[in-house]
Amino acid sequence: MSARNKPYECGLDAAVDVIGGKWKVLLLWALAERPHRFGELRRGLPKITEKVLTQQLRELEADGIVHRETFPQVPPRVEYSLTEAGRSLNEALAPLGAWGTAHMSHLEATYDQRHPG
Amino acid sequence: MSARNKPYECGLDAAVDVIGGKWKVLLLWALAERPHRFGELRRGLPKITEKVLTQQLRELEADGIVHRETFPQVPPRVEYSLTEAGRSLNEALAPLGAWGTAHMSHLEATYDQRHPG
DNA sequence: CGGTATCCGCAATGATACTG
DNA sequence: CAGTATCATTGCGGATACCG
Repeated sequence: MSARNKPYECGLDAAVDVIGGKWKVLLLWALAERPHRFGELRRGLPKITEKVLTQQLRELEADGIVHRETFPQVPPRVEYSLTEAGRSLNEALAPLGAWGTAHMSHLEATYDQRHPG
Repeated sequence: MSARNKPYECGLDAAVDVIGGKWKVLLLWALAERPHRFGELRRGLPKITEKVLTQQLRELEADGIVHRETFPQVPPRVEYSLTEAGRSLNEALAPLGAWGTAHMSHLEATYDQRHPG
């Protein structure tokens, strides 16, 4: 299924696709603070399942945002950290975070229109 | 997940939710250039359906990003433009767009992992 | 501990037809 | 021209069970 012509209209389109996953910005935020082990991340996002956490981390890894390092020991240990691209992405997201914070009260009020039910 | 007390963990979380719709950043991009009529937007995004375009515009309107103005004429005419919040959101998105542009070639290569099938 | 392997509900998206 | 209305699709995110 390659041969797809130009999936994105512009860089912004691509960037939103990368961080659009339900948990990705929260993972980015956690990993920006410091590297985390799998279990730490899972406990930090209490409502995420192991499958989904794995999926999101694997996608971020493929996108070059997250670095995954396994330590061959018993019990197994895996650490996730940000790559250089991940750190620069995080910086690029700072203004957006500030915008969201500034408009938070209104965005909470309109939450139900974006998530009916 | 319907209405909770605190739907968002942080401002970034909220902002991504607002622009996370499949077409929203493209609409923002078009409207930042100049106001557009409904049909102009539809022709600019050839693959969007009228129903989805209406939905996304209504959500952006509720979020205070987009201003909708109807002219009571025959044939009917409706113009969409950015509000002040919309313009500031657009500015906040600029670094993210630059990041996406800089990493575009890699993001195109990993497109299939985010969109299997 | 850090994952896979299945199964699945449901909201988001889409196609088509119709309307003021 | 600018939308609704209705029905179909699909794939994300989740629940649960099992593995090295």
